[in-house]
Amino acid sequence: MTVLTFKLNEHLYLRDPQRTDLGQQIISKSIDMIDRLGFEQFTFKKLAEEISSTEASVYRYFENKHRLLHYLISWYWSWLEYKVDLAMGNLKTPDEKLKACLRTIAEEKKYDPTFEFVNEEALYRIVVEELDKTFLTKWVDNDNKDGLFVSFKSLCAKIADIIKEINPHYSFPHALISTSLLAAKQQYFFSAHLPSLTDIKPDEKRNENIYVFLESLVFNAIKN
Amino acid sequence: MTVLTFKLNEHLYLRDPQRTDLGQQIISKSIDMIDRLGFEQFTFKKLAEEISSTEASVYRYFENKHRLLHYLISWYWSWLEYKVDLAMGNLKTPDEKLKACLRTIAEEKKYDPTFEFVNEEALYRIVVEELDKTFLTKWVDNDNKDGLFVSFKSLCAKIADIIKEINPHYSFPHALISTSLLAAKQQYFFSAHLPSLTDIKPDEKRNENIYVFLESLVFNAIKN
DNA sequence: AGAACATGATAGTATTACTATTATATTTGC
DNA sequence: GCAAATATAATAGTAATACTATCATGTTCT
Repeated sequence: MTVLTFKLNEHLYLRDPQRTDLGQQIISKSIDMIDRLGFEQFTFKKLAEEISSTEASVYRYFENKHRLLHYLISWYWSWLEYKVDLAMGNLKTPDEKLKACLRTIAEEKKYDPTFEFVNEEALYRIVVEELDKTFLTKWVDNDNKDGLFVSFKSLCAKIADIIKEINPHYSFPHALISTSLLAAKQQYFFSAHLPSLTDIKPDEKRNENIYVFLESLVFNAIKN
Repeated sequence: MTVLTFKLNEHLYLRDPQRTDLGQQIISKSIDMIDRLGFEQFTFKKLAEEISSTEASVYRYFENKHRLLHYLISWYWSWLEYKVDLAMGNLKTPDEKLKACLRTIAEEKKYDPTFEFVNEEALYRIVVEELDKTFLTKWVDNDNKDGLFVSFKSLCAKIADIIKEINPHYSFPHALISTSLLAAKQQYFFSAHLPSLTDIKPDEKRNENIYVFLESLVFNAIKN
């Protein structure tokens, strides 16, 4: 069986968690726990208990829980870029490629057995609820210098390039894509918790409808 | 001189801060401090020191600092709806009205002397950096039941109605507006801190460009 | 076998987000 | 003008959090 791992920015961790048993448990269990408890209620102490280790040991892998969140979310964006690449496969036209991207962004996230110790379904819920906490802080500029956002930027740049292919005169390819990436998760969240802020219902067609919304938003914007 | 105050949901506070001197100081100074320190570093203890009062006294006005943040942000949305109403004035066509709304959303926020103890410029920065912390929590559903989001919903519904007037067949008026309201602040933030996620530069034309981006996004979406 | 490294065990600290109590002002109602 | 109600100040206390530090033990690599 093929075992894939993503090469993530070294500032995200102190010791690479993918390389040891304890490290993998930290990733796997922290995804469970942040999903269940929310990021504020999640602590290294609670995590250590659940994996029968100690707080001090966890701190040897991650400087603090914010960096761990950064790590998980960077992992997610790397995974999504990998899925986007698969979805584009050998599609020819940029229109088809862009649609494949948007479909991947909007589609329901399911456990991907290629990556054993990551539960992508739970991880997506973490991205939905906690992503903004990675950049809406007073340390953004430092975190950015450390390269903590490269995974997200890389995905954004890739899709923006496709837009430029379709219409080189459109003025806001990056803004359009960052807006779409964030809108997908926001509308997903609103459909579940603040229904009057969206038109998307939390039913079986939710992800399909998010796709339809994004597709019309993006294509109408760039085709005029 | 006309003195205006907004009637905000009663669950936002324990004692109405607009009615007392201490209450007004709490609002005014907490805006300063959250803007300066960020919400996580801001505490009732530090606030109490700066207004020469005590922690316990602040707790008589607000249950905790999250509710205070809710209060400030609700105040902001009420203010923005008031500005939107002014901007629409006696405009006739829904197209003109919608443009006036988007212009108000995108425009630079300046101190409004109608509301003495609120610094809208600082408050906008708080909305940009901290808004998501009001709803991306494990208590959203309860907070929503308590009516903490009515100000935001009200603004969103008002603008969605205008979209329905323009094109009653467009399927996503609420999603489009909530996306636009959030996109405005996101792109503002990205222009300052994560420039590769946007095409908008942090120059004098920043707010104008955010408007252009939103206008083309919204009008192309609903005119097709 | 010895060095290097990973983990566990334990302890300690400053800060945070509160709650509780009592004393002292200030306002209001009659 | 006085009592009653109310608002605030002053102070103390607590459980939890987010770390840091130290040392012993176990494992692995050469």
